Amino acid sequence: MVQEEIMRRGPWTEEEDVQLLFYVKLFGDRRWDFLAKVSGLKRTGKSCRLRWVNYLNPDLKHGKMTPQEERLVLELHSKWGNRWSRIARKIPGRTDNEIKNYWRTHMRKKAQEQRKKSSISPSSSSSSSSITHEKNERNFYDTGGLKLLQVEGEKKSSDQEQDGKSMKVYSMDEIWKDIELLEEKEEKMNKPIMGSISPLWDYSLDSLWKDFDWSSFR
DNA sequence: AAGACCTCCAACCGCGGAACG
DNA sequence: ACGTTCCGCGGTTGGAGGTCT
Repeated sequence: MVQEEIMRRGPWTEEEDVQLLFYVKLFGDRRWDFLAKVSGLKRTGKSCRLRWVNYLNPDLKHGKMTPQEERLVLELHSKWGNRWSRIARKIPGRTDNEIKNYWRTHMRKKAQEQRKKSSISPSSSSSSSSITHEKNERNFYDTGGLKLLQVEGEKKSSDQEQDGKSMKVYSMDEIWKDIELLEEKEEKMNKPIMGSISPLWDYSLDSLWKDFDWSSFR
């Protein structure tokens, strides 16, 4: 199409954010191509959706992952593999992108640690561990493939077997309890749920949140 | 102090599937 | 039934900021 050559890319400006928020409020968070057009933003619908889903959506937490969330990510990843959106749905306020990023850096660290360990104690590299060589870093990161096949369809028994083998730390119940407790605590302390967020929110957008009637969505 | 290296995260890309006409 | 459009997902990239040497 003719428009493509003038489409903006790269980081979003404050003005664009405000504009997008306004039009999402107006038309809802669907029909992104339409939204992109009517808003006058020189962005693709895809880009608008991404910005909304990963940053502007008021339901998002923007702070660091809590230890409870980290544990939950580990737990769910051991179940489902790289099904980020699925995992994200179980962790309120977190996006698939965020979890994916977290996992990537987290597992890279682990892979490095493992590599160090294995180079210190070269115990005839017990074949199945896919961690020892540089090339295998991806394999380590990209876990879950096999498990995923097994788990597809929510087979509880095999899940538990797998978890027990690999990294069983906390039961899901414990994790959920932890999260609930934490949230309760936060509420009591009157801490904002959206912990540390960009200064951008402090002014222009802040007033938008207040003025917007989010309940009108859906 | 400054350059190299690392970490984190926002954003993009390509693809597959669902929805629609 | 089929082609087109839209949406959502997973993988990847690039840059900013922090840390190390």
